[in-house]
Amino acid sequence: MFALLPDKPDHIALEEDVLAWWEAEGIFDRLREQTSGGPKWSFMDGPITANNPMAAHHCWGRTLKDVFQRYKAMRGFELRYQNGFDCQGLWVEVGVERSLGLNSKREIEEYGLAEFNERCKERVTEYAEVITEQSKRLGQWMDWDNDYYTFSDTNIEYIWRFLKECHARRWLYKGHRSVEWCPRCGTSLSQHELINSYEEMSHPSLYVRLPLRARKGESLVVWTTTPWTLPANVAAAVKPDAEYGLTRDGEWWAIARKPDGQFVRRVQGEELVGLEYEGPFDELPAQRGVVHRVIPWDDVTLEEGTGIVHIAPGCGAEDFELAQKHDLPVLMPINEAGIFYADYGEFEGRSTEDVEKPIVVELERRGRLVEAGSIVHRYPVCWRCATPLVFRIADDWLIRADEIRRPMLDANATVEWTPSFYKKRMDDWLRNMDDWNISRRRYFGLPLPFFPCECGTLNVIGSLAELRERATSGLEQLKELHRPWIDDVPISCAQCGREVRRIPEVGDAWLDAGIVPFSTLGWQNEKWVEHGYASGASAGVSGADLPDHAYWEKWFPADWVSEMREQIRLWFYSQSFMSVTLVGRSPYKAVLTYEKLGDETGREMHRSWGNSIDAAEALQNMGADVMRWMFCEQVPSQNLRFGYGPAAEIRRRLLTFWNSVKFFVDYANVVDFSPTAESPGDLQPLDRWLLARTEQLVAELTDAYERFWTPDLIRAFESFVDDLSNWYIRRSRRRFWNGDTAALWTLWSALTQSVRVVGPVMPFLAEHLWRVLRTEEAPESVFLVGWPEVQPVDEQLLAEIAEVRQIVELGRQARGELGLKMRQPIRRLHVYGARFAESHEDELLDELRAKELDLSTRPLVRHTYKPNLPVLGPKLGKELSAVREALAAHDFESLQDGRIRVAGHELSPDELIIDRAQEPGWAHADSLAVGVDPALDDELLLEGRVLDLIHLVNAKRKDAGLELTDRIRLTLPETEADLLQHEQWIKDEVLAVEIQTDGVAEPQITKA
RNA sequence: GGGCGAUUAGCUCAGUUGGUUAGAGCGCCGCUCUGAUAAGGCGGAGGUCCGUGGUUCGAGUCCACGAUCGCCCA
Repeated sequence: MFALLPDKPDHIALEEDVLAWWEAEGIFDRLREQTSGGPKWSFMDGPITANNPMAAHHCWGRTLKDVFQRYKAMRGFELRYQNGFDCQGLWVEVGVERSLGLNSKREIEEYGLAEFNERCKERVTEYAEVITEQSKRLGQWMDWDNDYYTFSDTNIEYIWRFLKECHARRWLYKGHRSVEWCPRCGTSLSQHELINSYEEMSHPSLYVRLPLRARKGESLVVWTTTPWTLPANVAAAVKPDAEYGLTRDGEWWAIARKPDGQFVRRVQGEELVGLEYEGPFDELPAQRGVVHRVIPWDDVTLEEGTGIVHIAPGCGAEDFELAQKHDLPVLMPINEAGIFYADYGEFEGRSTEDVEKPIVVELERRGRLVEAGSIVHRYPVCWRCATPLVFRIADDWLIRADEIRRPMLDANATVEWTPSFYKKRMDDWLRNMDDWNISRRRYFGLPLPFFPCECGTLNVIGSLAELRERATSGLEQLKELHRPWIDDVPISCAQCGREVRRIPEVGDAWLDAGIVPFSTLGWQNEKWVEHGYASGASAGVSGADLPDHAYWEKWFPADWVSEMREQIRLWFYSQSFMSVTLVGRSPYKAVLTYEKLGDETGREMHRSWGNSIDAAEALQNMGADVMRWMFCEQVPSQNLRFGYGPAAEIRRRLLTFWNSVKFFVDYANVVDFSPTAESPGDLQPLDRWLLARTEQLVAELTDAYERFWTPDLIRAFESFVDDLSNWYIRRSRRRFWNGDTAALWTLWSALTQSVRVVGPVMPFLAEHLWRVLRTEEAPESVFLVGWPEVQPVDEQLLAEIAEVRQIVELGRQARGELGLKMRQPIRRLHVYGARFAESHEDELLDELRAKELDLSTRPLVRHTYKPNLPVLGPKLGKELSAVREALAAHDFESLQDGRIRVAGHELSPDELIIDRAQEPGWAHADSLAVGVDPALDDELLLEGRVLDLIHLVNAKRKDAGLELTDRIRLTLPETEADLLQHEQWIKDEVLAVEIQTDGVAEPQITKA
């Protein structure tokens, strides 16, 4: 007996059952045992930041990862299944700061770095657990006890080693430059952190007068939206080849900015260069000795402002570059927290925003303000805490990118990207990448192993062993490679022997993630160390080993990685950078990327907009299989619209498949059918067709999996379910009622095969149905069965049934046109131009309720020819249009064997397509035409009435709630007595034991 | 300013190497079928395949230019 299925699946309950069963039976472990020793397939998981529960978009990526891991495992590949957590850096720090109510670096330092470090680790551990549970619920199979945590000492050591290598190549340097800076976080941000971080905001818009020293009554007018930079002004820039004019009020503007202005004098910008002017705040101590002058700058814009640009080299990147070029003084007005320094007079101790008002007031008082307004524009904010960024001059540690650029491009050329155009995106990023700013002035992160000495030597430590060897003190308190402990381990300088201390900066978190193809796989590690990766902060949190170099050789590079598109400038970039540096090749062979996830209407999801759906909520409400289906159906290069509406639609579509299995179970149980490995032997053509169709499904899905293209999986599967349900099962219903073993076996075989190949997409439903359908001898889990072999498909058989289905469709069309409903039998069905109709006569007659099949009647007195374009196009070229016109005008001559002569060419039948104009009662497609005979005789009309009666009575049976096997007595109106000519037929169809004809108004039934 | 994508039915989207009448799902209207299926089938309304040129016997598909949107970089 097969377990009975309810009318529709309760996805949530079913999934939880399957999860519990997998757990209890150790199915995943058994899969790993089974595939152990198989050919390897190397997947490298990009670490997820363990700082929050999962959002819906994480489920997209994790679904794709799981789909292809399951597929490869079913094919017998050995996999690693190592999940990764990203554990250090600003994400985690900011999360902890918020939970502790800390809001500045000073407060963190007061709280204590050691304590802060503990809180960060606690937060990571907490959310790693949450993410793990959610991932399991999604159906993701990973080796959850052996996750890699990037804050492990081992990971840090591998990064140190990479940095040492960079130093050996002379790529490491300390940059002194203008950088975008978050005053709240107190650190600079690097190039890849500045993307997608612009917000609309309102700022002051000031036009300020700067009097020229040598020209009484004349002033430059500059425009700024950052008043706080005015106290640091040292120069004004003009465009040398632009025209400037002096107004009657004594103001210099670019003519282009005042097109209607009246000017008393006009000059080229270059004539203004070198003039000295009074700065806006010359009396500030910081401004002492500064000579303000006009400098030339080709990039001055004439699109906005006044055409004269205020230059403050301490507050802007371009300003700083100009300062280098023109040897201008650099005034840096604000400290790390964005607060004005002491020599800025009344502004001292205030923030950049707090000084806006006093600056305006002061300029006004001095008569320097031309105009004050406000402007709404896009302005960069910190990607983590949304604080508006400012520019500061800062010392950052950078890795030069120029030498690695070409090798990285070469490495990318070896990578197979899906969708393919992302390869160009990666190239584009690589061609444009700046030097990598790796330092952050923060606390919980990779400690950069840089120990600069006053003798000029930069000591870079490459390992813990080296640190131990060179440390002069502090080793006894070094519990892990993190601040504050690492800060108390000075070393001796390799050059001069002086004691030197580590710089306080920590590293960019993308170093942590980028190194994992080396650190987790044991690159150049001599001896395998059990739990060796779970060192330092991750000791006790994970069980991950540090493998040996042979293991790295086996698993590097990854055969496949998959992350969202942003990772091009993040993880795909950082691990490629590190890998090309260390071993000269790409760390991955193939990449699948996907876009963004929005709500049902395409808007971004935001908690504050109320349209956000997090992972937990989605898993609980739509279920994992439905979500996975949605992700797989999506073309990954397009944004996904995620929501309950689409989920409900998917649920309904899955119902057809569910019901197909339920149908099988119901009828198989009636006759106590038990499947055998071999077919029962007396298969009908339709059975062989379904088996071929199933083989085709296996081939199509296998191909789609191999191409990492999930939309094709869904399309192929849904098309199969349509054929299965709406053709095979519907056509075979009577056989199932009769317990036909061949039909039951065929359906069982198709269902079990399809459940197998769709398993990676919807593992829960597939597993559940497999457990219902499987034989005693078969493996308990669908994931332990392996992958069906792709067989050659019987194309001829598929083509035959495709034609039959088309004839039926056309037949229905023709009937509809004549208003002949399906319950009215017809005498004759005409089919013309079919290749296989003859051998499917019974099927066609039954399906279209006709008595005779006629294959000879031509539908038209005259039919027309059309050229077979793919054949004739290349053959005739320009001549084709003449042939076409002649055919359309019926200007041709018929020859022997169906050949015709037209426009000077003799054409054979295969170069032509016979086209038929529509004729009432006929429907056609290409060269196939189907017609129905509209003439109805008494016999046909009577049969039609019998069918109506059967339909009516069966509807009544259903209404009365009768069982399928209940017998009835039927009473007909006397006027219907003639139907008794078909008494036995009616009795059989409605399970009547007796039919009476009384004077009742309409048919009545009673249970016998 | 440069680059990468997208633009197809009311909505969401497919559309293989260029080929004859451009499709699906959802929604709407009418009809129909039903002894698994709140299902299925048939028909209808609804398309300037973003626009303009070009290549070609033939362009939703290839090329150029332009428009709009998104993304990446200046």
